[in-house]
Amino acid sequence: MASDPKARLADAYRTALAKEAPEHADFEVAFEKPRQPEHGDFACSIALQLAKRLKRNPRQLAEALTSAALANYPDFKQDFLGYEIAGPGFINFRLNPALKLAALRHALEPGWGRARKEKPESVQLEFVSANPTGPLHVGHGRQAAIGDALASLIESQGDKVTREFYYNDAGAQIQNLALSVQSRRRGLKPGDAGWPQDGYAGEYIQDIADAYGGTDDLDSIRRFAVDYLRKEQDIDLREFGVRFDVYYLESSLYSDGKVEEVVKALVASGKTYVKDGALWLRTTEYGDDKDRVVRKSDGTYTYFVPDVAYHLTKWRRGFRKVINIQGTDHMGTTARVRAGLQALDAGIPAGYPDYVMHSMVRVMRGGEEVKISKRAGSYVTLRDLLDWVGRDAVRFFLLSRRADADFVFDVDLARAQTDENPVYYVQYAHARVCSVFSKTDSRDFANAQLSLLTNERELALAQRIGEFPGVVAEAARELSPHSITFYLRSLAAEFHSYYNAERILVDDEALRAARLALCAAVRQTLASGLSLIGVSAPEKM
RNA sequence: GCGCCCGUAGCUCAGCGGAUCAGAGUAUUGGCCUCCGAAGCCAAGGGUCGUGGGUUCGAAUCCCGCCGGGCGCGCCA
Repeated sequence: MASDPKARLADAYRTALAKEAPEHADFEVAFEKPRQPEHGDFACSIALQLAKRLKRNPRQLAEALTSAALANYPDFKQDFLGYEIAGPGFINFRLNPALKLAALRHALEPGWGRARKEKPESVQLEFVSANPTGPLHVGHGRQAAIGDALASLIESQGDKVTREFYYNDAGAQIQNLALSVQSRRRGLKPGDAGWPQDGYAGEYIQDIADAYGGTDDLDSIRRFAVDYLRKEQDIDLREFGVRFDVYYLESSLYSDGKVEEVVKALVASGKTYVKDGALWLRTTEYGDDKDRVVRKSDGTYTYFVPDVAYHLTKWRRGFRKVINIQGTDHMGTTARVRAGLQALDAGIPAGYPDYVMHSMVRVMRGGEEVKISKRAGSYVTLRDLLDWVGRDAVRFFLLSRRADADFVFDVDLARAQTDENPVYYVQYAHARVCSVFSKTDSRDFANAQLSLLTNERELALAQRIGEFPGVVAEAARELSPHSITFYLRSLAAEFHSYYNAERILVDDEALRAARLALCAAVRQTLASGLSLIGVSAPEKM
């Protein structure tokens, strides 16, 4: 039996549908929450949707389906006050208030908002994956925030997540890094005669040059610089509260022969050809825009090959669900990687891996767009953001928009500690509810009579709390962590509103206990939600 | 030019497997602290959901055209 009344209702309708209209048995029975309370707690428009196909009057169909459904739902009278057919054929349901309150008990149990799975899936999540050629930029920050929240969300649904960071530590850009540091050591500056063509101009190159104590040997400089920058990125990520389970080095794909192996497999597949001295793969056969070069005419491989090799290791390591989080500037790679994996003929499905693409972040400060930072040169760093507004605000802000929406980060708004800042709004709600508990001894609200909670705000709050597990589940399923921040804001709003309207610590002991139970549920839900997105839940501010 | 994404209140954005979907925050204006935290609450004003068609009993939501913006279209990574 489904766990909540909405799902039980949906089940009942599905069963009814199978009898009444078998040809539409697989119809998705959805319930919405009406904006206007007088329309009840759930509304269903199935009759309107099916009326035409069945050539029946929507209101009559609603009535017929509903009576058939309720015949499959013996506990309906316990769960609901009743239903009504409204307007052109909506079916509105009114929940039994006691049921809304029951959610509060669940909210006080361990694991609130989490789901269990019989067979947990192993999910691999790759994000940030910054080249070790400079400090992390704000886009990496967005990825880190999204990826980490997504990992928490997926774990909350009972699956296992491996958080992985892929370092492109081989190839031309690393060579540029080494040359840039070497040039700085020799006293050259960007733009000087002899400065490398695609050298890195940021001031951090000078820092590395100053810190380096070895010889002028380029290999040695390269190793030092990569190591230096990886450490620096690690420090930023640690401060951001993001950790990884696996750091995968591109260079290892070369040293252990995986790149060679992939090239051989591609050639063996018969999908390659030689043109202009280069080896090409017919990725167009797998939906790519144009064929891709595998081996350049100079004998070296394009980055496409290690990319495919890397994703092959994900498959071989047993990950059947793989999600890559990338900026839209890597849009082109998705079709290519998928096509490459297809060409291997290794039984990898066509849509593998999944991608979450996020668009760019612009940073506004003092009414102007900030485009550069001293240290990195041409871009604003994650470190800049952390220094300006702190971890919680950076996390919350970067998660307050859909991933594929352009995002303007308003530094001044995030810095505001006094009023208009949404991060503090939610955190303040948590601190406020905590403060109630610091002012009372009556902590024994476990046996509180929840039925004493009868006013509208209390029922609304209880219902909002009850929605939490569903919100979390959907955010995990849709890969949309931003919906957690929106949920938290509405929950905080409802709590603030309640707090201003009613006194929690009333003289009546029974009522006080009931209200404390409600507050405890609010506290738990706020804390759980904030924890999912990696934002702290302070008890005092 | 081609592909993907995006145009919703002054600003930043939710909603987009159609209906009960014109929303939030912020900004503006006016109220609320002898009483659990005013980092809060209550209220008002503010939008032809880029635009033109189409499908539908019904479209911000689905389809097509157009306009505007982003990203990508290397033997770079």
